[in-house]
Amino acid sequence: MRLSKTSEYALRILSFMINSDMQVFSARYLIESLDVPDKYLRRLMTDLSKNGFIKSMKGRDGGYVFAKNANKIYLSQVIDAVEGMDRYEGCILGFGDCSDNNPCSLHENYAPIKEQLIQFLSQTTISELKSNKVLKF
Amino acid sequence: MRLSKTSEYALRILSFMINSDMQVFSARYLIESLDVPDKYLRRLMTDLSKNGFIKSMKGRDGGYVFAKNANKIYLSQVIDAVEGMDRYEGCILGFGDCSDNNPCSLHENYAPIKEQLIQFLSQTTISELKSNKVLKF
DNA sequence: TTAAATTACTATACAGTGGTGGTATATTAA
DNA sequence: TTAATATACCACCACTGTATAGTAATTTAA
Repeated sequence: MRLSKTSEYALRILSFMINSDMQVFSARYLIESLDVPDKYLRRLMTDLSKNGFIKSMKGRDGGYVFAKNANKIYLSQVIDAVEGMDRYEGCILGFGDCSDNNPCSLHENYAPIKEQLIQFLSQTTISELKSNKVLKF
Repeated sequence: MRLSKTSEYALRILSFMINSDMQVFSARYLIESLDVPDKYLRRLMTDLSKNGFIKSMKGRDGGYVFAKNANKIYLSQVIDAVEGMDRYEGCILGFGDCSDNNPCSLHENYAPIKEQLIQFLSQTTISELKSNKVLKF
């Protein structure tokens, strides 16, 4: 499974920020450091700041900073903000009413895997992505 | 996570077929039984038969039958045929060179979950979707 | 042989995601 | 006050997945 490009970018950016010593990140700097298209990154940053993950500062010497402690930002929140968590939480076959009591034909086998995925995304924070082993963001 | 609509439809159709006593299924009958758009189902059936999962029989009283034993058809094969398994096997952040030795920032936590998902899809067959508990396909 | 029932093929339309261009607006150093 | 450096906003384009329409080709019952 793969996240949407937008979620990829969002997590890549936030992961990059938490792994840097800098405080303020200009769009230009992020674009040069990460492989994210110019205007797409800018739009995404606006989106992330509207969702309260980062703060933007206009004008000369402006840029973006975390709006709150990164250990309060969960991966699922970021994904939910930019593409929605629905597609990860729902039935693998897309049934709206699939449940333990009314399962689709894959439910029994897939439910525990989905559970782990949801746990992972909803319990891991951006600050946990800080690592000296990781070279890509 | 959710499969593509096309994969959903494909698995839904094959699951329906294996859970029925009938041998031959006309497109018309499948369309009426399952919530899959007419022309889309027809094209998908052609695709599934070209991939050797089912056989089509033209003409009056024609329709589709399994081309081989359903216990030889793995979910991953069906998904691979209609949308490709790549997006489930690759890095969750989309890095082409992400591995245990060169991990992205989510790799360590996500790798075991992905492993389980792949195992599930590549070891489960259509015939294992036969169940008297399941009411939806 | 003909009509009915069926699948196969091709072209097109639509919607969502990803990506680009141009302009407006805000801030600050000089 | 002005020029430089930022972000914000709006409109548009391209590609892909999903869905639809129309026509051709095949088989069989009568």
